Amino acid sequence: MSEDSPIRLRFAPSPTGALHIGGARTALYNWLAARHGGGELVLRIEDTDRERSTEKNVAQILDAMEWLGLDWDVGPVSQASRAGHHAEALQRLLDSGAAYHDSATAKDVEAWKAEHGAGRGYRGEPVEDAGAAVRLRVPDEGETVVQDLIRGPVRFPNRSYDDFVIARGDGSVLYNFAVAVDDAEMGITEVVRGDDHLSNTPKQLLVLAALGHEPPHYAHLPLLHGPDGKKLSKRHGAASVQELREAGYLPAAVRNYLALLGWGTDDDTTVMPTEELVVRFRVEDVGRSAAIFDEKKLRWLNGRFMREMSLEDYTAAVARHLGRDPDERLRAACAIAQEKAQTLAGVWDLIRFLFEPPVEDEKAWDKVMKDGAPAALEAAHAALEGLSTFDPQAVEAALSPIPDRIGAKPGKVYQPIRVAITGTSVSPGIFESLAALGREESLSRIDAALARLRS
RNA sequence: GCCGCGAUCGUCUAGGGGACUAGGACCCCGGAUUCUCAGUCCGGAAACCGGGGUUCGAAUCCCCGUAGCGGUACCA
Repeated sequence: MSEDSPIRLRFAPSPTGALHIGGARTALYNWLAARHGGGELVLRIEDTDRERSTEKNVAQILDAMEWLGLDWDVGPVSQASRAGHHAEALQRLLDSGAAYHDSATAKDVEAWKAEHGAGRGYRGEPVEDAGAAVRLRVPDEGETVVQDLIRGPVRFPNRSYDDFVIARGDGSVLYNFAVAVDDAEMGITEVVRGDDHLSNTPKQLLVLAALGHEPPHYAHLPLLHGPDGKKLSKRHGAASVQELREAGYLPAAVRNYLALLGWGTDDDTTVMPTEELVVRFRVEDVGRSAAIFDEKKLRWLNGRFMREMSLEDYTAAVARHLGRDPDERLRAACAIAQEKAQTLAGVWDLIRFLFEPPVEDEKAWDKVMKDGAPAALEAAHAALEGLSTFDPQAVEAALSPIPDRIGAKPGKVYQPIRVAITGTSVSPGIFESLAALGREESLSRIDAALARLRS
């Protein structure tokens, strides 16, 4: 990718304002390419569709982009602000005869094809009616070739394309015309976008040629699918960046995972900080086949990133996610949970017992609170009661002789304690958990469990 | 229908004519971690879509087929 290449990024705001994962990956690839080549990023929010492109939707998408850590230098560019340029380009095409007014309806086109054969693109007859839609003349012979950075040359026979509509009867222009004009006039040299645009590219090339402009370089990314092989959508769980954020994923992990969806390193490196992604990523190395979004791998990757954070950063991230203050208490809780949690949201499951009463998990209780439990809890209570210092070492020293003494396996002693103080059968290390909870609260929860066992 | 795109373990991928007995990662399974596991470590199972070519030799190049995906709007 050449120096200082403006790389175009377009977004059609979804009706819900969600930044979809496929769009996020496209944005990331653009961003990485721009960073790598020292280029400029042009973010453009499509807004010819007024119903979908509310200010709120646009703001939500920009917010998600910011969370993901993708900054842009220019944008968003509104369609309305370009209307004058579009009208001017349209008039030039009309004047030169490259485009013409045609009043044919969809039914007329269908009838024309029934007559001329399905493989032939529609060719209309110019009419003297300024209120009719405008179509671009497409040659009958030859082919239009898309030089794609990822796929090489892709050839499309001109004959199979309709004289497509570039402006409606009311004069407003259509997407394939608008973007071609904008790419040319705004100096866009690199267009990195989804595969679903590949078949539309010849239309844009035709517009560019009719206008006498050089086309930009194109790279069409493979699409992203859900686990069922269909286009990724809300049905597949987290389908938007906003949902990923709520689920407690780290931006750096999401960037790493998304980068790997369609691209891989030749030395099998999987876990990469963003800086490494920037130097290693090349658009031309992107794969050619569709990928399926698999949240399980993202979870694993996220856990890796979480474990590598400093306790300060970790606590800050958890605090932000939970909407709590990053105080000493939270910091201590994070210290014992960091090696286990895979998501920010998962941290809470491990530490909530430090902030709230034990959760009620009947399955865990029934599984653990059996025959030997009362004896174990009583012994633990007695051992803990006399402790003057209550740190993990002291707690361990006090508890570790118990299994031998009462003739039970270690698990039969520790699991009842775990369930007594947390309510669940999974938690951070038992000694650390007790120490973090403190002596009084630990003792009173053990008492409460004992009382319940006896009733 | 027409035009186009790709096809390697369940998933993400490495692979560019011999280094392939096809490598890595997730998931899954087994073991370990004289406390849990959703953490960590070790081990295991698991793939070249099918058929023809080209070649001494094909996962790799070519053709056909197959199922899949995308486009085909006075949508973006």
